[in-house]
Amino acid sequence: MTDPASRRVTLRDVADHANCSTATVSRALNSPEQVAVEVRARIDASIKALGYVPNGAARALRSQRSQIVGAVIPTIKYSIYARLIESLERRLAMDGYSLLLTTHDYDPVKELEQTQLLLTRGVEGIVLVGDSHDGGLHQLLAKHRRPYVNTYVFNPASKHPCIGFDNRLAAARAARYLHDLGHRRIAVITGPTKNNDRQADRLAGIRSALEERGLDLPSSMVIERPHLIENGREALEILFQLPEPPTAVLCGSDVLAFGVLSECQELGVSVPNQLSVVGFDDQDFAKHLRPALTTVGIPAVEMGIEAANYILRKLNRQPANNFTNLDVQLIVRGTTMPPAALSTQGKRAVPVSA
Amino acid sequence: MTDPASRRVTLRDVADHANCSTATVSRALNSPEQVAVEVRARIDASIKALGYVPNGAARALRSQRSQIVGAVIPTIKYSIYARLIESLERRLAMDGYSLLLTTHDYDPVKELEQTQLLLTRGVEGIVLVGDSHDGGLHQLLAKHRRPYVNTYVFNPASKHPCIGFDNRLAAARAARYLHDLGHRRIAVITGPTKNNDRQADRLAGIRSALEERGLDLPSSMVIERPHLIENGREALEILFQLPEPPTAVLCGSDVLAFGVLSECQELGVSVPNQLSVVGFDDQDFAKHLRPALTTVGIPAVEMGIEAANYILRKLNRQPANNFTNLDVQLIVRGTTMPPAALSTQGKRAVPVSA
DNA sequence: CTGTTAGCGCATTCAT
DNA sequence: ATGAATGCGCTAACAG
Repeated sequence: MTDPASRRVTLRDVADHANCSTATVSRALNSPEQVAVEVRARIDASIKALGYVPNGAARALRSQRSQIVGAVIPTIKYSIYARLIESLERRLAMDGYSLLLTTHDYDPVKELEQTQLLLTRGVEGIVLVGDSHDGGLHQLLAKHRRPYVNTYVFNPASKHPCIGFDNRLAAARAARYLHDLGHRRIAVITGPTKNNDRQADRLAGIRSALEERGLDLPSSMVIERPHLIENGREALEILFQLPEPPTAVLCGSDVLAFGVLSECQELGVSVPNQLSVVGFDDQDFAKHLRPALTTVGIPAVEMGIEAANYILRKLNRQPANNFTNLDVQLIVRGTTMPPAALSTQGKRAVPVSA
Repeated sequence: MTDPASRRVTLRDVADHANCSTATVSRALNSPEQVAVEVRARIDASIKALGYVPNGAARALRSQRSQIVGAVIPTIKYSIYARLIESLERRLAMDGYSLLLTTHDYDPVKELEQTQLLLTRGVEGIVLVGDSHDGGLHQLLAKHRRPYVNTYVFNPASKHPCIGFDNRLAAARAARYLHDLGHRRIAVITGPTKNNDRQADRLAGIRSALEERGLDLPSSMVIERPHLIENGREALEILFQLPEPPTAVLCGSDVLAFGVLSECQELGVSVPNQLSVVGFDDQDFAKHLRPALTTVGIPAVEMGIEAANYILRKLNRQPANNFTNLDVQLIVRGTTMPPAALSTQGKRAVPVSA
């Protein structure tokens, strides 16, 4: 059956076997309704008998459609982008598209190179993360006229299509919530802000929200570390060596918050009594930490689906919104409450929602 | 500079611009040493000036090399495979290869379809997870004569190359460890075993290890659930409604173990005093849970690197081991100790960590 | 509804 | 060291 010396089975072979032309086989594959049922049946049988698998390179070369979409993300390691990738891949697969995945480790030059590589590979569209990229990247995208979309950000003033949320507002809301609870010594543990507009925006959002309330955010209260649990721990340790430790801490990710909670247990710092903690992402584990983590829930799955939708619509020349703002939610759970000073002094009753 | 009405820049354009033939440009790209330095410089300049990006489809069609490797994994959601994918992608990128990623949700038919799709896309090699696949998959692989490798498993008796570890032995070691501590009522919370030889093997390994010690594993002590934290919680709840709850529980993944620990806190079950817990994977968070999770550390990163190495070596016709067994470690941390019965009866002094 | 024809862009002979 | 010519496998005009 399987001839070990045979070369690859081609459309030609199928055509010969089914006694028709290659064009007909091609049609049977791509627009079956244009082929007589009888012929189609013969072709299908031949395809099966020969074990024919189309050659995507030839198809892509001829039709200029590779059926591949590329994604360039910072990293898969932090699991932050896993949900995005998962939903993106699924949505694309529904329309017969495959996902070419590359990472750049927060290096804009690598991001540019990887994008160029994706274009070389013939991807029809590109999904990016963030709004700020190397200038060359935008040139490249413009030159190739391939649909692309930035995710994890929403900026209607941008020249580039995006699907995501306003990182400033989201983080600001969390900051205001802590302020409303009565916290005045609020610290921030942020992920790397260099080449990462999402983290930078969140930090900026916090800063401006606190300033609006007349609060300063001293540099001693801002710690920047990669998104690793141990870094959250380390950051908390540093904060608690301060002469005046914070009563609340806003984290740039749930991963960092995880580390904070972990270290609090280690140091005997009681959460939320002594310290309130807020995460960002609402990853799966957030609700299962003890106490359950108060955090900012982001639409990771939706971003993946909508990014895929956007690219697919563009590819099919259907209208598509260039700017999609998705909802973010402050999810109040067990790691936040009014600061000890307040409750002790009984200055004010502060309701804690569920 | 960028002509908006221009079609894609091709090799032809570069050749014209650099005043040479397309063959020479092609050589300058693929075997620069064969081209005179002077001409090469001219070509490089032209490439830059025109913003030329090679057409991968044409290149792949002509040379039969797509520079793409495919991976078919169960899912990205559980983050279990994130480290594998991350290291795989990085290693491939080092050699100029891109990664086409697809998922199959533990559905063998989908796995077959996805693999076929990858072949259509022209991947040069394929990385799979597990040793048991649909029969059609192996036929397909054989027919296309593309290098492929199973990961997460080690089975030298298999007909298929693999890079991984012996799931039976790894899980058996954990079971023996619990038995050695004195546990006799040991429960298992396993991930889905259907179409998942890794989980099935781990369960089998546990069962036989216990049988060797004269211990039975009743069905009431085995709970099978997808790898979600909440499922770990639910499973523990069920186990503790048993007339005789276990004194130790072996989990098929750290994620399930996470849920167990979480629920223990909820129910006031003291770990490890009342219950010992062992995970599987040693994910990042394992050491940061409180108590720190005793677990089986698997070589996720190495598997990715070695899988890439294997495929790359095969593609370059270099010798490569078809069977690679990587080390697994039982990492004893804070969630395991002898059962309460033993310590209560004062048979033995048991230290309680932290 | 089907066949004929002509390339898509590139890498690779074979010459020179 | 370089150029001319060929075809990888397929789809899309165009006829019929």
